[in-house]
Amino acid sequence: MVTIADVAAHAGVGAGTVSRVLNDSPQVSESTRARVLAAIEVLDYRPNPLARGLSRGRCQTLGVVVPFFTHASAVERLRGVVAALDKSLYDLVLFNVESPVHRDEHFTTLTRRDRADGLLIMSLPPPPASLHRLATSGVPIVLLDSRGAGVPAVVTDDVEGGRLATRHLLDLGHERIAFLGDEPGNPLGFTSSSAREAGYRETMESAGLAVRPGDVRHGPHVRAVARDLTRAMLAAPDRPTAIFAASDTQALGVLEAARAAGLTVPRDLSVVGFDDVEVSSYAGLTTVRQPLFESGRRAAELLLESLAAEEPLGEAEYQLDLELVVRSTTAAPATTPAAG
Amino acid sequence: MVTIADVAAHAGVGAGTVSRVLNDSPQVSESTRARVLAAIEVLDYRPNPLARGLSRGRCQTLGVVVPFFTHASAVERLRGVVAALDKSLYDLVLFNVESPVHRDEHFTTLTRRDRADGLLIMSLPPPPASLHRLATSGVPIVLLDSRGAGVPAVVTDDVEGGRLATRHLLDLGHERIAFLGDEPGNPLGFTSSSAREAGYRETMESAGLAVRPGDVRHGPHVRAVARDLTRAMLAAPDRPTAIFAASDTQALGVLEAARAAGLTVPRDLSVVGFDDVEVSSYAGLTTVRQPLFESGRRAAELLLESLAAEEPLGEAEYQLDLELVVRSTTAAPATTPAAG
DNA sequence: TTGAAAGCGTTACCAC
DNA sequence: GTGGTAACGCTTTCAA
Repeated sequence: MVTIADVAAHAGVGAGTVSRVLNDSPQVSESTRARVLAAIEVLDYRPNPLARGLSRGRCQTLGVVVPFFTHASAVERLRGVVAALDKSLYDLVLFNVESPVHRDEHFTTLTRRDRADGLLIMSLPPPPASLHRLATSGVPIVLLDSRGAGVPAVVTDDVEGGRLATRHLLDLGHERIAFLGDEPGNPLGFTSSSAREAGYRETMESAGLAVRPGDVRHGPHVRAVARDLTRAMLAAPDRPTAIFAASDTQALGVLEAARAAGLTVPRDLSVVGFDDVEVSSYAGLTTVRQPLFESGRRAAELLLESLAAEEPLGEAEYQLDLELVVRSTTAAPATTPAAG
Repeated sequence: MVTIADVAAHAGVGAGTVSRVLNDSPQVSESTRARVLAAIEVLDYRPNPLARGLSRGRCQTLGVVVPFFTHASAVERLRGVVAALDKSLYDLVLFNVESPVHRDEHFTTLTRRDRADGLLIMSLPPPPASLHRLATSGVPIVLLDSRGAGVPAVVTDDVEGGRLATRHLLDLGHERIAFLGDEPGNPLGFTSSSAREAGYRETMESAGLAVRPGDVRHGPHVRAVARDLTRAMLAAPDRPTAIFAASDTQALGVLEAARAAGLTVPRDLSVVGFDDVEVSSYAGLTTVRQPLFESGRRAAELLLESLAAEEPLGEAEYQLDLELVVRSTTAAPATTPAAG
């Protein structure tokens, strides 16, 4: 393994000078710089990142904490992060989170500059204790798709998204609109589903429509679960004419159940999802599009900026635009509801 | 930042002893061990991984080189890798590859123990020069979904998969079976598509069926491209009665084109894909299932084993089983072909 | 503009 | 069993 000392010897200079060349310090004469570069070339020298990191107190690594398995949308966001980091000099370390223990473990261990120079936390609202530790750790943090006091965040206006979806169905003439989303007390504390539900409830209320208890269902974020929950809803004698699902994954489960129940979408049932993941365009799903890839990129860029500026970002909040994408799973209700 | 020296001072022992406790060396008395552990607890000490890595010559990190953007299947494989590494003590560094330059850069830079203790390379056949460098670098490597002389690999029998798909269509009575796959000269050298094509051609030949030139189409691995290529095929007056696509992504493009052309699947056209990614079950796609998640896990476990054994794996090849999953996009051809 | 040398926080070897 | 002390390979200050 060729070290900086080898290069120094080969070039006939001191190790310090080689280091200066490596970190292109201006205070090196052109001639020595050339000599050093030549030696580096000849010896095929590459600096040891560990040694460099130990010496400088940082490790050229960005940690990305992500519930990699739970949400389909996380992958698309991660792609955006990867894209942004591609051109940077930082390596990306992936920390998967499936349980709160998992999460807190990462949060504690990662708040040190020798672990990661910056942290990007996806969809996970840090619990207060972790948040304090994170905020005061000196390691720049960006929250993506969650919020925390004192920490910058790239967020989606999920409440507004819920309104958008619901209003769309109302505009089509629906009055019995159901909602299907995550369990409110999901272990990792994902909040997007309940925010979307809030937008839904609010919009229903302003339209003077009551939400029947049986028209709101919750379950783990899995297609099969959404399918089963929907089956129950559709089995009732007077079923809703439209369902707003808190995510595309769940909306696909809804569609599956509708198909299984012999219903034609959108004639017998309208369905709206949320996210616009890749499958959705194929499935012809009407959905609230949020720029997943872009949000990942934006968050990563934010982190890079704060790293470059060597100063923490404030509590700034960056919000990306939502857009209703109308495809072929929504239409006016075929029959006027019994209440009419 | 609390260091090993602080712990040593607090416990009234030498730094070496603390280190021994950390790496649970047997040669520490129970009493001192307890004292040291207490000090660690009180001071909330965590070893600096950089320093540890520098000293020991490895960094507790595994590099995963993956064409993250190009193939949907890569994500599912990556999930398997993440799952396997979750319980290990290794961090996962993600290296995205989109171009050959990208790829070679990673291959050169990652063949050092101070970068990664092991390397998992997904779907990328290393060029000979890189391969030599990799094989002799001393860094354990596992290839996933590609092969290389002297390097262990977890692979899929793509040729057999191609046979499976084609035979299924033949068994249903099809004779005009088309193939749609990646460009043979794709820049990163993915080989799965052409292997699947080989299985297809071989099976057609043994069945005594000629493959018409226009019945084999190639293009970049993108759904929209597959759709357009299919449109061209279906526009011809005597079109094939079945299409075998080299991946589910491409098969979805085929389905889209069929729908756009007003054809009913499987009545007017049978479609078989490859991979069985998550979407496929939703789309009801008949496909050749390969255990993507499982392959990722297997490859990662292999790497961990070789790391634990501190000896390089041989050129062993690990092959996972394929399985034809018949869903609703294949059926007997409606009309007997013109040749009949 | 440059070299020498002192860290950075561990581990591992060598005495005791 | 345990403490002292070289490494590990780099950056950075201090002198010159």
